[in-house]
Amino acid sequence: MRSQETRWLTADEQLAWRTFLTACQTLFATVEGQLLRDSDIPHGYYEILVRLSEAPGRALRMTQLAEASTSSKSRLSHAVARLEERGWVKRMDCATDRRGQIAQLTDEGFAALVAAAPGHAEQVRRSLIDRLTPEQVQQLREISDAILADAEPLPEGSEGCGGCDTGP
Amino acid sequence: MRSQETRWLTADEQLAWRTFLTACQTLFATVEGQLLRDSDIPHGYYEILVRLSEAPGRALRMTQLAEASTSSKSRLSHAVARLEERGWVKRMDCATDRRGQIAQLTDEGFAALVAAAPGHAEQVRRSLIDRLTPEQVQQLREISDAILADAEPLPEGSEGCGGCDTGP
DNA sequence: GTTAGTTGGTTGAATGTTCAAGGATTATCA
DNA sequence: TGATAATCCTTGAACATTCAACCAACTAAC
Repeated sequence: MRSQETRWLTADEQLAWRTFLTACQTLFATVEGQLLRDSDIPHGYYEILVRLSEAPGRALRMTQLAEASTSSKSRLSHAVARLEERGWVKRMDCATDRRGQIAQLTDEGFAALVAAAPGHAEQVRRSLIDRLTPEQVQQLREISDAILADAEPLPEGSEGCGGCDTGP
Repeated sequence: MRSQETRWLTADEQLAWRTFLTACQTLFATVEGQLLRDSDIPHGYYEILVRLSEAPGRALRMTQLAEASTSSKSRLSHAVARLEERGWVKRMDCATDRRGQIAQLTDEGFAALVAAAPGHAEQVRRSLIDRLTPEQVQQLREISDAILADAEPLPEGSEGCGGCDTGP
């Protein structure tokens, strides 16, 4: 669309981008696979549980939870519905805003998280942390910060996934 | 499952992991969004087109294409079916192995890729490359290499997504 | 050449995400 | 007050991915 000449990536940049892409796909597939296989929890759902577990009263407004778990409202709404079916989360009306809904982690949900966390932490270690030097871990954080620095506001609902680790 | 004590992540490691996760979600959502909005091509499909465009004769066996695009066979099979409906890819029988299928990029498919590539490259630049120093680009490649170094073999079909950039 | 095992690829059902739309409530402001 | 806009959240349909099962063709062993 822009009439400017395209700023193609250099060979180095392209190699970095492609390698990064492949690494991410492999890493996230492995992490998701472990969680699914050992605990039957999709990674995105796991992150919802973690965010709730860290919130005061283990409860959050849907919008806050969506933001915390890097999820669109729509996605969160569906996801919480599934988690509610499992008995891991329950929805409550908000006292101060009649539009609002509050998602709260149940004891069963917390127990599921506690059960899943060790295996997940171990997997993150094996697939990522243990493969990097401490310097690289630090570099990765700085690179991630740079990517996030005033990132373009996503149109509306956004992307999806989630994750974290040492859980409780 | 393992009786060992869990090797939890340290605070630094956890911060790095979470930030990394959020950065990836944001980055990939942005890249995917641009491609979808401007060219109506999911990123995974875009990568299939790129890999084919780079192959001799713009054609690859399904299995090779799956590996090249970090996709499971099942996913690729479905994806190629969709791309075939668009007239961007066609399937052909393999001469040397009657089980085999060869996916070949059509002229229309190549044209679609050529049309989409500049906007995609620009987006990768804006969302990632331009935010990093040249040193960080190099660091990111090294970190990615470390993640990929004899990564655990994924059970069978694997994960999914794809990506690349300067296209043709 | 027949059997057993592996590889190549597809299919359909189940699951998760996205997209567009919409209903309800609250905020803004004339 | 009353109108308009913005926010909160949900819903259903469309789409993509996964999973398990499957068939066909090749390979290896006897």
